Amino acid sequence: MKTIERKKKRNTKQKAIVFQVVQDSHDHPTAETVYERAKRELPTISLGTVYRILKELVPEGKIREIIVNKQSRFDPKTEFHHHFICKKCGKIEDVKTPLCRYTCKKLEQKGYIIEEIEYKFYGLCDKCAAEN
Amino acid sequence: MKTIERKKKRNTKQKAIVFQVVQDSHDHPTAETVYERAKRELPTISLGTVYRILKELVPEGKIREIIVNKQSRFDPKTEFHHHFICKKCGKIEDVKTPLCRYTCKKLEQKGYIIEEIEYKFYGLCDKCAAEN
DNA sequence: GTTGTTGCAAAGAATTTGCAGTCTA
DNA sequence: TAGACTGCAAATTCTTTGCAACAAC
Repeated sequence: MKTIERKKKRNTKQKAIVFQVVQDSHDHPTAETVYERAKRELPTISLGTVYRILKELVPEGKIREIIVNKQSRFDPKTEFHHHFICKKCGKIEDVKTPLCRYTCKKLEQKGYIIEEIEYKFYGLCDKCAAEN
Repeated sequence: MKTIERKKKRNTKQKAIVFQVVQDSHDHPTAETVYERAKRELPTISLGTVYRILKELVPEGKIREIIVNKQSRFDPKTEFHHHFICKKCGKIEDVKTPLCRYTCKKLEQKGYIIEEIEYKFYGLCDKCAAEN
């Protein structure tokens, strides 16, 4: 057991704006995109700060991080859900899917502890599929 | 429709060795690890070449690529299966799980085409869970 | 006034790429 | 011998980090 040293966080304009930008974004933006949107509110904000704040909001459970093509994207929806990624237009869409209880149970019976589950479906969205 | 220009591939020592290394690896090695193992057979092989060959074997269906922590890893098992990733020791383990037909059907009814499905389970493996 | 935060720029890590020389077919 | 492939090193891309100035509390 190591002592948990907690330093008291401060509220800054930057944190409020980055959080708000993610809240208002339903397109799973990258850090760069969050940065661009945040700049509209606070032109002096820096990309490094955006990265730092995003990286802090995730473990606090305020936003979710999903990784697509080795790149982080951020999602205001923290409840359990999954994603569909269109290989053509790159659109990322939320997907509801039942949890795979059978598989989880089997792993747990082996002594495993499951903390996170991530499903990704890749393919073509309706529009791209129609375009063929 | 664009013409598919195919240039005839050649067989080289490097390709054979990289393929063989992945075939013999059951620990989901990174490109760097494949490189180290390949060097034991062919000390002059370069990392760039390993990357190029791995990137070519994947679409050919000869090996599979899985991405963990934004890093590519390679798997000789090409049949449909998923992965468990231990957050503590980093071990990656194969997981069999039934395909989520219900979710796929729902997406397909919306006009989506599903080409790939990827499930990842994160947590602690039996050993790390026991150590607490 | 402390000390957590920021902006900036430099550093990192993983991967890709241009090129000239090499080797396969 | 044509041109696919390789080794090398430089370039890219995304992300993290060190540091001095700044700003919450």
